[in-house]
Amino acid sequence: MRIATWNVNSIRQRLDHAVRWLGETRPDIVCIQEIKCQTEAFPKEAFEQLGYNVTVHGQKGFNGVALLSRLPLEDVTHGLAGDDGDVQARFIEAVVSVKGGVVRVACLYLPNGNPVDTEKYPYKLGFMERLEAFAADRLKLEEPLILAGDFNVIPEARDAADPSAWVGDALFLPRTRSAFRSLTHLGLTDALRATSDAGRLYTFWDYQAGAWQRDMGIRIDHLLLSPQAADKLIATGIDKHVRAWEKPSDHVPIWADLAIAA
DNA sequence: ATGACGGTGCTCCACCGA
Repeated sequence: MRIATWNVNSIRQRLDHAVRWLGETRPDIVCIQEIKCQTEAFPKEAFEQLGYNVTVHGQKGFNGVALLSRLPLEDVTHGLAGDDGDVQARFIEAVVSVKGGVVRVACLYLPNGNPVDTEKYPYKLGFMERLEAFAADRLKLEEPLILAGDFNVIPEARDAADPSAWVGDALFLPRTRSAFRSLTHLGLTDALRATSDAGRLYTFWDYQAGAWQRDMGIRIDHLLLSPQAADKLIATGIDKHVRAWEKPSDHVPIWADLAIAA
């Protein structure tokens, strides 16, 4: 089973890319972030024609997430528990039944948090606290669980081409990275780092200042695995070639292959 | 030091993102 995550930066602008990429890699489960449309405006049929079951949690203009799966999606929940006042569409949880059990997936779009001297940063930290509470609860189930998405966190200095450029940024502040470590220390495995010590592994390159051409990237899209999922981890990859396509998203897909029969 | 790029919508500017 291959599970992938991709921040598409508008699904309507990126539909051709999404269809092309799905045709290339045929992942079993796909977490999509920043669809930037309302649920009804999501081009669901295009993905259903490719054999996917689709659930969409959209909102007007910004944010928005979607989850695609070749196997039926069960127990779908839209929104992250812990703040009834949070109206931003950033989270979907679902379960997929596989031979001998289930796979539980959370598709998430963690808040950016900039500028840090505004209410945006406390919102980010609050979301991370709620995510940690969610993960702690679900880990009790002892299931294969994957938290996949755009975390908007640069975990370590080696995850940025130029770490000095990110000092003071909400993606890299010590408090942000501490919150991310607190999450992983529950017992979640960063799938990419579990399979590679290579340098220059990035998932985002800014549109501006020739960041892609100069490979000035950052690694902020992650797949975090419960022990039961990590035990099945075979390989990971970053599909960075899609960043060179015409009119690309500023993020690229990343994926993990798990030894679980789909 | 700033803006750069690209997306959305109550669109020809403002706001958001990273």
